[in-house]
Amino acid sequence: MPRVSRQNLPKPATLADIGRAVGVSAMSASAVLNASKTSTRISEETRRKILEVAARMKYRPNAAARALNRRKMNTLGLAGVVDSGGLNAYFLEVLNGVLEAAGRFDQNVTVFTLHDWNADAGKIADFCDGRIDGLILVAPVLTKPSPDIFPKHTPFVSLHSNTKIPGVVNIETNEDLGSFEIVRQLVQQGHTDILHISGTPGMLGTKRRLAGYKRALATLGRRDARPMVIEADFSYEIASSELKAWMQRNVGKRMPTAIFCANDSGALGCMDVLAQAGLRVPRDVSVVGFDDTIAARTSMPQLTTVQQPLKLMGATAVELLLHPESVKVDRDGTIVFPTRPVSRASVAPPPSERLPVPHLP
Amino acid sequence: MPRVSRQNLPKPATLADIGRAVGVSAMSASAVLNASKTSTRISEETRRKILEVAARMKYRPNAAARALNRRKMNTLGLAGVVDSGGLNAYFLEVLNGVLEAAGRFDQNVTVFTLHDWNADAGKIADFCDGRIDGLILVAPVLTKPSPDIFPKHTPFVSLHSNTKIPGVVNIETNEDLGSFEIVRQLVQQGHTDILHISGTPGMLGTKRRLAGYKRALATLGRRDARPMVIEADFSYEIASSELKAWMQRNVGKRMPTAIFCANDSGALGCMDVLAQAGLRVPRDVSVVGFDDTIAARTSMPQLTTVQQPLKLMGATAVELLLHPESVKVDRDGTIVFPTRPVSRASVAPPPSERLPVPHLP
DNA sequence: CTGAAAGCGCTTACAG
DNA sequence: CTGAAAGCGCTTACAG
Repeated sequence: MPRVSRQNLPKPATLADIGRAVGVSAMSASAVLNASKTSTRISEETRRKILEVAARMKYRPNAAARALNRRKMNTLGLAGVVDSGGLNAYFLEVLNGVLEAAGRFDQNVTVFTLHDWNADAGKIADFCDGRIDGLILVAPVLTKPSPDIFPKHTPFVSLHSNTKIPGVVNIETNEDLGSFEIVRQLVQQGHTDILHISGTPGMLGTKRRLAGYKRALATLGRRDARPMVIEADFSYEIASSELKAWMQRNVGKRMPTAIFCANDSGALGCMDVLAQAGLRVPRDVSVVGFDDTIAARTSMPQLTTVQQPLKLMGATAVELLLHPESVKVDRDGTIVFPTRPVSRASVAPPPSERLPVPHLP
Repeated sequence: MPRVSRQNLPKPATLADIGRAVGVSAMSASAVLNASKTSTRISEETRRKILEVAARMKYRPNAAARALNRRKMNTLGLAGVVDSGGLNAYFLEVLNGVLEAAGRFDQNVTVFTLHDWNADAGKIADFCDGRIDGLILVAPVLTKPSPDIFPKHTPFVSLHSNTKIPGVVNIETNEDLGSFEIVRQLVQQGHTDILHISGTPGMLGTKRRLAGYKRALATLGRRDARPMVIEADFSYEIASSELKAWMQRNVGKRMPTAIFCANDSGALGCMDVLAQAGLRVPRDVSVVGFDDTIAARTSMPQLTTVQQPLKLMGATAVELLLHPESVKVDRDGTIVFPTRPVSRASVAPPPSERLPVPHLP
């Protein structure tokens, strides 16, 4: 384990150094510099001198020493998995919320990465060795979350956890309802053949988004409104390749009038395939995503999607770790945030004539 | 400054606890558990017992105590500015490179945010209180980088620094050349009227990208190829509003055949305006960005742009902090990475007939 | 008003 | 083969 080389780096000043320079004890320096109650009992004179010398020596209390003494690092951990591309836009949103809230409470944030929740579950306990005061798990997928994984001495919160982790509050969203509402909008605009490109099989989010879609069709759709689902995995690549394959298998049959994708990336992948097929969005086919990542706002056309308050969720996770009493948690140990349909330019009424599935180049 | 409440949290086991349980000293436990040289001199019997008890008690060496003793946190800092939206995609790319490399060396990464480099410069020193072993400054804009800001006891590296910081290696890219090359491609495809939407005034990147653009036109363009520059600020919003305003002022005049934007976000903003104006990209107007963020790959059409190896740059910053001797630094204290033009779908030869600037709705 | 002592949990010499 | 001591830099009682 290599280290930052500090051979030639000068040592920072300590309380003892300051005490020595002023001709006073380290504790007096500590009292003054911490503005602790004790410091009022220190003469104005020494007080001034200590402050002055500390400033001159650029004194800063050593974080490790302080942490050891106070048993508190003033640091929160944020753990997520990296795929091939690293942490994604979803994580970035959460991170931004976490940083904002942590900053308000003067807490640092350290980011931990795992490659696979189940395989690397053991690492979680490793992080809880005093370097953080609490850990936020971002979208953990723990098949069998044994309590052994979670040291008792560190508080945890999860965001969008895939399974209930005993003793850990989970912050999630009403994905089912968001999905229902966005599909309802499609139905109300006259869409009848709404294709769903689903997320990674087995994931809770996949199930919930699918459930909302099915419920909307069952409740609101016309008699013949049957769910049509293509299984994908939340990625741009698979969404586009699966849609492409589906279209190739169904050339000449009825083209869906709208596609509801389980997330934004997938929706963008679909838009790419539709463009290749010479279909215009939204005029020929409407496309809807889920998540409202930045990409949804910068795509052409801008994407109609379902927003999840990811920043707020990240900030709430921080509050839950720092001030558990100030956050209302549901009886079942979850906090559920609302989702919000966001209408942009990728949805229009269905074309008056049903189009056939075109050939792809 | 509120703290994580740990009233009811059990205390983790210490070396003393293990020693006590085994009936041996804390140092023996330390020796065994660190597999230090000394541990060979410990009997197989005690060794086994210590290991067993440590496992049972789920012992992990306390990070703060270790850091205090070793004067090393095994943590690197990454500091960047947040705009209204928080950290952006550029930062995320860098973060991913940093995390990857830090992971290889068993180092943690803590993320620090500033709102303004100059106003918050004092915070930099605050971060150097032992909680990190080195700090990476992401795109710092320090007008007058006083050495006081940078404590001597912490090593620094900067990425894309806007000004030379004395004693701090800066990792940058050949933006000028990247800009030159991408504009050369446009010229070689026959583009004559190439508009440049520039970045934030005063920024080094803005100047370099502008310089490459001008150089390409001067060197390769036809006689009448005059630079046309609209000042913007690297944001989607301003790029689009400025282009819109420019077009409104120039309705009926010659429309540029290509737009070279100082970054991807701006290019996406331009594509939005062009679509509103009924112009097709790339058939009517070609659009080029800079950075190759994720958005460049998910836009419609996908964006031709200039790639910077941001992840590699982040990873290099880590190596520079941990193994300065292993990284080659130029004489002037910089490391310059190459940029790479990436051809996608947003560029085509210019239309055969020059188009007029259309009315905008 | 100020200082000596003890302790946070670990490690590194140094004894035996 | 194993332990007692000292120290990393800070803070919190406790004395005076």
